[in-house]
Amino acid sequence: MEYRFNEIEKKWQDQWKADKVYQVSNESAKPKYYVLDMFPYPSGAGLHVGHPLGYIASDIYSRYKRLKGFNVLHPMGFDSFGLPAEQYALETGQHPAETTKKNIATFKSQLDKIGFCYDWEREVQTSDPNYYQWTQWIFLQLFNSYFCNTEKKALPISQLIKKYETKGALPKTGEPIPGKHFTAEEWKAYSKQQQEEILMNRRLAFSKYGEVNWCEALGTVLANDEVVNGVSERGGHPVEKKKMRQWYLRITAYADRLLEGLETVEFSESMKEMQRNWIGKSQGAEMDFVIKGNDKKLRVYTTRPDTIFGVDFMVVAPEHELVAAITSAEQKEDIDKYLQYVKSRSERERLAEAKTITGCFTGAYAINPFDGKEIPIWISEYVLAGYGTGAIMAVPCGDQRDFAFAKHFNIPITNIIGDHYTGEEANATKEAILQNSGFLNGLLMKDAIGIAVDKIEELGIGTRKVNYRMRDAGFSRQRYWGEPFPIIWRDGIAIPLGAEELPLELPHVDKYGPGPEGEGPLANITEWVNTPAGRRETSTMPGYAGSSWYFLRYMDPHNGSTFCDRKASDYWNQVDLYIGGTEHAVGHLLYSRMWTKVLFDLGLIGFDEPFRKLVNQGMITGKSYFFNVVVTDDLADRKGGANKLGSFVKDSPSNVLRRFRFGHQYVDATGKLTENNLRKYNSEHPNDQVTDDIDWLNNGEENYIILKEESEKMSKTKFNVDNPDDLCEKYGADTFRMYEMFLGPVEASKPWDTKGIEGVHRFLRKLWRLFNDDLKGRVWTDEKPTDAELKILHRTIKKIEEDTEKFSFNTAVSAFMICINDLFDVKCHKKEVLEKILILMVPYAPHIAEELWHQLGNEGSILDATYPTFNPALLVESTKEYPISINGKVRANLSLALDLDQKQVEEIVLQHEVVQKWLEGKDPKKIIYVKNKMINVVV
RNA sequence: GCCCAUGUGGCGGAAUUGGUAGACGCAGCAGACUCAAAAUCUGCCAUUCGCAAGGGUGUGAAGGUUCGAUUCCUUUCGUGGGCACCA
Repeated sequence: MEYRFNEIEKKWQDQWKADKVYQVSNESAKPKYYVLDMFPYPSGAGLHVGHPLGYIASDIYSRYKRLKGFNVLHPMGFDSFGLPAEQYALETGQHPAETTKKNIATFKSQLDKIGFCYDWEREVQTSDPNYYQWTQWIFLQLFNSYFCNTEKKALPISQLIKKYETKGALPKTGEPIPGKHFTAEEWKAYSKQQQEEILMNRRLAFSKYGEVNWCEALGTVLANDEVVNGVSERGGHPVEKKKMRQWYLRITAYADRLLEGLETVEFSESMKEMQRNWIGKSQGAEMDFVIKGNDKKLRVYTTRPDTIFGVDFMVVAPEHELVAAITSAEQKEDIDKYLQYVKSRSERERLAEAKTITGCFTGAYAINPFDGKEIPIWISEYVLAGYGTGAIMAVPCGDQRDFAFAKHFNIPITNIIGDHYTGEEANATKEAILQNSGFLNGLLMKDAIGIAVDKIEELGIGTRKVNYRMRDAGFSRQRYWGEPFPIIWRDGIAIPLGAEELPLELPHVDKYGPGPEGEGPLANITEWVNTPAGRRETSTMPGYAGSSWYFLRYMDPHNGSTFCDRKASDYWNQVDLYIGGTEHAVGHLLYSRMWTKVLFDLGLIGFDEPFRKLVNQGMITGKSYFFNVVVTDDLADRKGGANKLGSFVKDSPSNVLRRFRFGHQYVDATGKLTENNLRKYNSEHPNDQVTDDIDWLNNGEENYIILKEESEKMSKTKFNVDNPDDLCEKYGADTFRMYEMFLGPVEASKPWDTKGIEGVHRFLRKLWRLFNDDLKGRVWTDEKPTDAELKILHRTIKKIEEDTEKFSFNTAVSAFMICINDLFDVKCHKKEVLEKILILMVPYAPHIAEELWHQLGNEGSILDATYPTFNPALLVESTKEYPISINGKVRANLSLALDLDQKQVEEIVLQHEVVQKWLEGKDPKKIIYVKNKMINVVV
């Protein structure tokens, strides 16, 4: 009987489905374990071999935990709202709901072929009204909450209103500032609009006019992390700033808790570092400078108050509110000209020409409060309006940007760090002893920081201040295919829908193009937009809305009365293991952490970090073949216009290249592309004509060029994709699963190589032959295993268990191979050994394990078998084959009993002929004997 | 520029409280079985000197600590990823 994997896999997949073996209950006496994959966006391209890497890893771990006696939740679903489906709709007129449905069906059938143990009854789709009803509901919770700075947590906005009504909002110390502070009486006297405006400034989901990243080509607003180097991540279109009313999440309120929470979770160091970077906490001080001849004060933010005596000029952002007020009459013309120039520059130009130094003197001077020095105030675009106070004190001897600015405009530089400053460049050290620094003279800079702040606070001219680089997250998109906001606008007031009005379903539209004045497509449906209660919000939520809480819905997916029953979330609690790519380091992972914290604060769930442990799978790269042609066009202008085949890349600061890629069917193993194959390509792809203006080589028979090779992320446009379906068809799902694991560590990126899969397939066939002979049929027996055979078994149990626990699946696969090779060598076909090995294999190759399990005469599914226990007694050895080194180099081997002491070992070793030869009659200096490891003779 | 990873045969990779470098697999070479093929099996496979026995070199590079270093320390180079006027 031969190994007919296609039949076997089909048979058991059907059987498992019929028996609902993967159905998970929320009621169980077993301990729980929650394994989660980052759910996919169901793109039209389907799965390629890179996708399942993480899914296979999580599947192995889930099945392992199940065998170990856990009640394992291992669900799957689809992040089915998003731009690509809408882009596709724009191009083809197909409704996103239809394409999404089709794509999900493809994904599911592909996933099922690989044999994953998902409980599909718990599937979630973010674009399903039964799901997004609760996304909208959670949005309302965010809208109806504020962040209490005293308790450091979210509280219902009703509590804030009560506080305003009874106590107002008054400062703890000092005079109330009009517009910011008010008494209870004043509050009551405010109009509804005024009250709502004040409340809006505290809500966790709030709306305001803000500068947003507006992308003309996509007709929408993009989040900061969707903008890369001033162009959109998708499509590379230019992005500019535009003022629009937008929704935001007040994630900045949670900056500190997001930072602290990182200490309690198992994420990789680099992942934590990325998040810390993104949050960008910095400690410093804000201080006010008196402006000469003006009653206004200039407030700056600095992390280095110790350098206060090195301030040679001030720089404020061009957008700063004081600019007009402080500009002198003589400088007004220059300043206006500069402001005009700044306004004319797009975000992209500013970023691209970051090194160009520009600026303009305002004619005003600030006064250094400590030595009375007059400090000129400049404006420059290198100071950002959105960070700190939008103004800095420039210390050219300590900051390279300030230094460059001073040199460019010939501003004299004060040196406060002695020899540490060379005059050639700035030195940002904190280790120097301060000079020319008044009361700070003689202090080490890092000690002076605290002393300077104390002094500033004492004089009442400033305070300690923490700043964050992170901004509040933009939460609206001028798009169709997303969750509609449960908000109605009336008289400038945002009125939330009641929970009973949810879901607010996405209405059908005929056209997917943008609405008027930058609004989304929904604005075109007047009968939907205009309601008796007011006008509906026409933007939709961003892609990350649905994915910020999906892990909770899996726990209680069919609940019609709440997003997730508290009993269910208390039972399943945190995700124990989360597997996914690093690309979500600062997007999805931060947002879902924030949502979890809000839900926790509001008492809706019992934990405030969603993911206890995160494992990042690496990328499987495919090999691309390409050649480059230098083009003269400006990269930026052509980037968006590249056709499907040729893409533009920059291989040096000056060279813009057009890269032509080819699938491997046109290229031989050495990377050779012949002129004939190029012609063939061009005739098969009439829309993607490749230039034939090439310097051909000739080998006497035909023209050819050698293409460059590169391992790149798999993508249809790069012609380097392999499809898991084909491989499952050809080798079986078990082989495919084990091979993906065998490629290397889960976390590592590695190139895909289809050839290697043969080896894993051979191994499974060899396993099969331990049970069945192609000609003779059954060969397994009921005989008692020998000690040697048990040793092989228990060594394997130990190794597989250890490796699986630490996610070292590649070495586990190799341990299986070693085990089967060893059993073959000793011709072991004994049921007692073989069936234990089958159980070990269930997580890795469930189909073949189940089939052989039944061939051995077992009843019931192997999926619920008991994991074998390792018996250390079987592995105890009485002797050890020691390597004997002379001066650290191994020269011989010697088998010795383990219970010998140092003295006995020395005697035996010195008798050894190889040792004698190396000693050349002399006495050894020293003999090092490490029990059960090695022996080293020092000559 | 800053931060975080990472560097081992032709290839993917193994080896951790410092103790036999190259497990396992791919590719390659030689052979067995076969009319033949597939499948399977056996042997070789870092490099260099040598018929062999045996020796030299070798984990990006250079130093250091140690009886002993892929592993620890210092310097340096390459690759990948992240951040980047954040004061």
